Amino acid sequence: MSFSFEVLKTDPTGARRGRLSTPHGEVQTPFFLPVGTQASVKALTQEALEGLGAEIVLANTYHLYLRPGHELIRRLRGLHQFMSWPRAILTDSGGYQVFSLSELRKVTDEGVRFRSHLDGSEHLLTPEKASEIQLALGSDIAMVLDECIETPAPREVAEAALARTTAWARRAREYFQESARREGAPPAQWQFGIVQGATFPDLRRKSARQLLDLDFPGYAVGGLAVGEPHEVTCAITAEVTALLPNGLPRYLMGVGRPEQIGDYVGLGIDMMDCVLPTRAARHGCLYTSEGRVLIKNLRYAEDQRPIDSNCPCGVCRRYSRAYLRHLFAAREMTAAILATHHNVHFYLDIMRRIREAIKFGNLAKFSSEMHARYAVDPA
RNA sequence: GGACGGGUGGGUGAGUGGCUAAAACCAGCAGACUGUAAAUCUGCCGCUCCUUGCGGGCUACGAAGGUUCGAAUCCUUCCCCGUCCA
Repeated sequence: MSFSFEVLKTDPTGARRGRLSTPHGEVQTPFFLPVGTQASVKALTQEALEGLGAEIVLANTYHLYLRPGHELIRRLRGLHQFMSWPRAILTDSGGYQVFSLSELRKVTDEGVRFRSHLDGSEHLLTPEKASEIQLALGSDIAMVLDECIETPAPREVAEAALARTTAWARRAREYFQESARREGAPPAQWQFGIVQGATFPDLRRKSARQLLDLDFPGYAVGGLAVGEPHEVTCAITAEVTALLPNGLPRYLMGVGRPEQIGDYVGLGIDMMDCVLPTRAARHGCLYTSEGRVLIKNLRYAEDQRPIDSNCPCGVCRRYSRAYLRHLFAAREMTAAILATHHNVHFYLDIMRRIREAIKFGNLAKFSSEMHARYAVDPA
C-alpha cells in the first residue's frame, strides 16, 4: 500500500471527512495523534494503543536521534519494527525543540546547534540532518525542520523565522527528493511542510505560498497554541487553510484542548497532535463528557462512580474515582496508566464523534456543546 | 540510684537572646499543563479580625516559675524519652 489522501466529504463549515492511506494502514481523518515522543506514548503499551483504536502516533526526531540513535533504529529495521507498532507513525522534526529547549540551543541559517539535555554534548540539527534521521527511522510522515518561535513575537523576529523556515523547507525537500533519486524508488515516506509566520496573517499567507511552491504532499500549521488566545489560533489557522489545496492533508501541530478540536476541524484541519491528554492524565486531570475532573481533589475520595459515567472505556467500566484518586495519592504508576488510557480514549472518541458529526452535517452543534461543557466544572 | 544526650508546628528536623508564626523536606489542600528536558511545576498550609496590607489581634517550641527592654534560645524546679554506668 502506498500513500494517498482522499477527502470523502466536506461539511458546510469547511470541515473535511477523509482518508489517509499509508504503507502502515489507513487513517480516518480528521484524526488525532497521541504523542509518543520517545517511541512510547507514556504509560501506554502498543497493545493498549491498538485497543484504543489509535491508527497513528507521533514520535520525535530530536529525542530518538539522541537516544537510542537513528542509526541504531535503522539497523533494527526501522521505528515500526523497533517499537513494535504496525500502524502509521508521524515523526516531528525537532522544530518544536527549537522553541521548547531555547536555553540549550542556538539557531543559525545552517541549522540548530543543540546542547543535549541528556549529557550536554553538542549536536547540529540541519534541515538535511532532520530529514536523514526521519528517513532512517522510517516514519510514514516526516516533518521538515522549522523554526518555531514564541508568541507574541515582534514582526521582524517572525519574519526572520519564516524566511529561515522556508529556506530550510527547500533544503529538506531537496535532500528528500535527492535521496529518493539515489534509491531509485519513491521513498516510503511522505514529507510535510510547516507554515510559520507567528500571528501575522500576511506572513502566514506568505509562508504558505512559499511552501506550496515546494510541492509537499501535505502541509502543517506550526507555531500556534503557544500562548496566544484561542480566537487568534483559529483566525491564523483559517488564514492558512484558505490557501492550502483542498486535496492535501492539513495538520495543525500541537493542539488542543478537547473543546477546541472541533473548531480546528471546522476550519478545515485534518490532523492534530497534542501532549495534553497524556500529560494532563499523568498529572491527575481527566477529561470527561461533563468537563474536567481533577481526580486528586478530596471531593473524589469516596466517589464510587467511574471517571465518566458516559464513557465506555475499559477504565471507566471497571474502576472508581475513589480508586483512581487513591492511586494518585499513593503515587502508584497504575494511576498514570489508567488515567492516560482514559484520556486517550476520550480524545480518540472526540475524533470519532467529529467524523460522525461531519457525516451528519452537525459539527457546529457538536463544537458549541463542547465549549459549553468545558466552560464549567462538572458536579 | 548515677552520668550524659534530648524533648520545636500533622511528621522528620533546622534554629542556641531580637531579622522567628519559626528553615528545609514530607504529609495535607488547591491550581497549572496545547508539535513532552514534565510520574512535572506553582500557590496555600497555627487561630482569628478587617479598611485584604510586606495589616491588626491571639495562641505556640514538654510543664511551671525566673532573668531580660526582649526568650524556642539563658537560669531553677518538675515531667517525659534515649544511651551508658551501677
